[in-house]
Amino acid sequence: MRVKDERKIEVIYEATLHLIQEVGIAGITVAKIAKEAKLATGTVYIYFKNKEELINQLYLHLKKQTTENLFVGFDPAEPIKVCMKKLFVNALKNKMASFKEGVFMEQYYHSPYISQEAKQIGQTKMLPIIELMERGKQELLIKPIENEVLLGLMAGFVRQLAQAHIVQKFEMTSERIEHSFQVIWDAMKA
Amino acid sequence: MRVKDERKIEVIYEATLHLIQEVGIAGITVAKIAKEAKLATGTVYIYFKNKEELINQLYLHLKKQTTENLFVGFDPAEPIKVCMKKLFVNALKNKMASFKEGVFMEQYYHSPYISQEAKQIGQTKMLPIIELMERGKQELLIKPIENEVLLGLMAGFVRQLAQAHIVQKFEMTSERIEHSFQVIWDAMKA
DNA sequence: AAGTAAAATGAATATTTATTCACAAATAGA
DNA sequence: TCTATTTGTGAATAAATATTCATTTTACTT
Repeated sequence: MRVKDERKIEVIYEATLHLIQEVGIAGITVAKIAKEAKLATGTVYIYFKNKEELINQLYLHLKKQTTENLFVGFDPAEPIKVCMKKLFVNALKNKMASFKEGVFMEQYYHSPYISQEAKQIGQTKMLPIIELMERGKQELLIKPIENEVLLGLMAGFVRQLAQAHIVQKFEMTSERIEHSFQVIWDAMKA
Repeated sequence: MRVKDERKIEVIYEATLHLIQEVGIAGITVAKIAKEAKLATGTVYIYFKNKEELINQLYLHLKKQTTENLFVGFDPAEPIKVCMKKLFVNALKNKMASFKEGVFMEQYYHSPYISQEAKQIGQTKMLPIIELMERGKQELLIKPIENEVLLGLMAGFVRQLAQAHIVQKFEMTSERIEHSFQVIWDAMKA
């Protein structure tokens, strides 16, 4: 008997993400995905029950991946500033490398596909960051302001820098990353 | 004869935005829009040639509106810090008050509806801000870093704060706005 | 108050898109 | 090499959605 080629799942994911970056969740059709993946329409249905499941599986797959990546090399025992820098640089690099994924995840959040559970998953991954910020405030190294504000500062900055990098081809040299961290650190330091 | 009720256009826009916040551009149908607006499906076609035109008109309408709002009370003759604060507070208040609109505009950018022209419009409205930042750097009040970085800092922060406000019900008191500006000013000041 | 022209309606139709399915191609094991 | 079994194909069908249109309602004009 013939064996299922599991790499096709990756190919389908990649095709879907590529299309979504261009035309959004609103613009994709199963036929387009299949064409982009160089498969017949029907083949997609061998790997996924239907389009809805494909979208949901893709979301869960990415969520897992991106959360792991954020904390690569992160060691909460190190000084606050070092920890923050690690997180900032990781987040920025990941966001640039996975811009398509980000576009999809944002659109998914306001789409007919999202489930109530998926809406809640997002919060938990932030816990280690929250702890870090609390510690920073305790040590009087970080301004005594709400975590929402600090988190918004970081996340928003990273998002916009990645967007400038992708959309306006703003090259992100290591010097610029360095300067950007200096900026964000000045913002949060006490 | 009966006269066209131009306010219906507003009603249709509002219904569309409301739906998009929930289910995204991908989730809207003309039937749903009509129902939300308490109109018959066919009525939508009296005001708009088709769904595509409705979406595009809505985008242009919002683009015009939000650009105007950003500069309300803005006077480039005032000191840098005052100018920046004005822009920050305007941007934040607008983004909170028009969150639905923001969701739509972001999705529109990655959707099958966007035209090439619409992609470019976005840049021009930023000109007065760019000028302000250049002046700040000249006067040595603002860090000598790229405008993309400074702009990303502001825009990203505003976006995330507005998101926290809407999604997590983070109340945005005038004290918090004050603190938030202090944070962002510390980030950009030389 | 009657006439009329345009707006409003929503069921009917056209179009697009998702999903199925009969058949063809591939491959693991005998 | 042959066979059995599952994958892969893409045209056919089903389902969802956009759009039209015959009919009704409204409100302006005379």
